[in-house]
Amino acid sequence: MSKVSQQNSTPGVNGISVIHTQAHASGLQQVPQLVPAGPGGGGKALPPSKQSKKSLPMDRNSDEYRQRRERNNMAVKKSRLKSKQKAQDTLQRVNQLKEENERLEAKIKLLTKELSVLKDLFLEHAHNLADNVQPSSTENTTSSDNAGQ
Amino acid sequence: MSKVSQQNSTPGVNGISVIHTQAHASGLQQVPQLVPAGPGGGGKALPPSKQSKKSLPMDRNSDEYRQRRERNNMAVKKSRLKSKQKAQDTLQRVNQLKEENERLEAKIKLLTKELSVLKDLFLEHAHNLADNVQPSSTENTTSSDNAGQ
DNA sequence: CCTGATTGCGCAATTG
DNA sequence: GCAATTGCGCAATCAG
Repeated sequence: MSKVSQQNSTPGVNGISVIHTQAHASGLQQVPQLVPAGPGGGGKALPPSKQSKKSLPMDRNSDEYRQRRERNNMAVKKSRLKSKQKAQDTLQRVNQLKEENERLEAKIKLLTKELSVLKDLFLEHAHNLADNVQPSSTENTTSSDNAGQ
Repeated sequence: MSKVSQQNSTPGVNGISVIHTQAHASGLQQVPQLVPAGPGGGGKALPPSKQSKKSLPMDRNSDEYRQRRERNNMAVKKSRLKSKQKAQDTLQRVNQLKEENERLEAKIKLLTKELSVLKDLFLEHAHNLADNVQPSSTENTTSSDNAGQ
């Protein structure tokens, strides 16, 4: 809950360049290895004519580098925020759905009860008919039963 | 989409390349850096309890340090895995709930229809009664109407 | 006090 | 080329 870590170094103008090596893949990371100033001498020995930009680790003092890093850091923060929010939304959605589920179940319960009552009425009626009328022809023995599920 | 990276060594018998040497003492860390007064310069020979381990940058070369780091890294990985899994579960839960919701809605639809049919039957019956019998005794003119929601 | 679990953060490699 | 993602390590802090 703090933010006092960060090995964010001031883009200081120390005359040392940092070698990156492929330590990254090995597990080691932001542990810059000091290296005597480049062959040129100054911190910035790279002339406009970029040498193989691809193969070199890109010195960390470079403005370019720092800028890219900062941009990426912002992007990362943004992305993570978004991600977190999404997760939260999803969680909320779960609750929402659960609520609605309960609502629906309650409604089902109600409907089922109503249905049951009506059916009972039907039965009652049928009995009345059976009692008051001689068993003649049209005898429906309540066969309007269908169970779902 | 996401994968195919990481040539991380085997978790367990890893081979953390030893790039982290003593050279890392650049000004990159905001940490207080090395102890100003080591036990060497006539300092106290560590009394009962070591000097406050706190506030000290803790030698990065220390075995203790590396060990702690590695343990923490494992813990972190574990924690993140767990977190990710939980998120996934939540997502799954959403789908599950959505499905159930649909199921319930369908059931409601069915029940509602059934109810409607029964009510219609009642009405029909009532009409029959009204037509064949003089409005005398028990004559309910359909008053069992209740709408939910 | 120590240890594992979490969390915020930066780095670098990928991805889109 | 650049922003978004993603895996990872570090350090601070929490929790047991």
